Amino acid sequence: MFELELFSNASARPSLPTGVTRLEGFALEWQDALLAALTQVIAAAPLRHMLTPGGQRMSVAMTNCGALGWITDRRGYRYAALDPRSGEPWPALPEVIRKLAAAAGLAAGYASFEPDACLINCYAPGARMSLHQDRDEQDFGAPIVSVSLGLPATFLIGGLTRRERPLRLPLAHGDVVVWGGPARLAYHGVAPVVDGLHPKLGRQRINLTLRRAGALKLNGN
DNA sequence: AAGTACCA
DNA sequence: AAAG
Repeated sequence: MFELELFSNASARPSLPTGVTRLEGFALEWQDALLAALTQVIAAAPLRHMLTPGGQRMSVAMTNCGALGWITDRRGYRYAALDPRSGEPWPALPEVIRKLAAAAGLAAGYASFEPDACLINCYAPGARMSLHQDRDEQDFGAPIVSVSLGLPATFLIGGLTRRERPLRLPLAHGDVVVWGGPARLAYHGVAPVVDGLHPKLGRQRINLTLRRAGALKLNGN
C-alpha cells in the first residue's frame, strides 16, 4: 500500500507542457542514413566552438546545414546563409533530415513543417546549454524539432519566463522533441552531458535542431 | 546533483 | 547577447 503508492508515484510520467511532444525512439529507423549524412555535412562545415556576444566560448561545438545556419559571435546571435569560417553556403539540408523533420512535425500535429535551418550541436561529456529561447527566427508559427543522437542527456524545458522551473526530460538516442504553438518560445536547455560510451557515436551527444528560420511561405508547401 | 546568487 |  504505502510502497505501492511510492512505486506508482515514481513511475508516473510527468505530463509535458502544452505544445511539447516527445517522440521516443522516433529517429531510430533513420539513424544510419542520418549518421552518414551528418558525416558529410561535418566534413564540409566542421564543428566549431562559437563565441557568445559576451566573448565566452560555448561548450557545445556547432555547425549547420540548410539554407540558413544559426551562428553567434561578438556581434550577436543571428542566422546566416554563409558559413563564416569558409565564406561558402552551408551544406544543403540532406534529404533524410528533411524527411525526418516532416515526419516528426506531422506526428506532433504540424501538417507541413519544412525547415530551412538545421543546427547541429555536438556535446562532449560535460558540455551543456543553459536555458534560452529560440527567438532569432522570422516567424514563430513553425515548431522546433529536436533530434537526439548518441549519449543520453537531460533536456530542460520550462515556460515563457525564466522564473518558471523547467521540467527535466531524459532524452536517449533516437528521441525527438517537438515544441510549438504556446510552447514555441519556451525556455529550454540541456544539463551537462554525463560521460559514457555510445555504441554508434562514442563519447558524444549530437543534437539536430530543425527550424524554419526565414519567412514562411504564404501558401504552404 | 541541483538550486541560487551574481556577474556588467 | 546570459545559447556564458
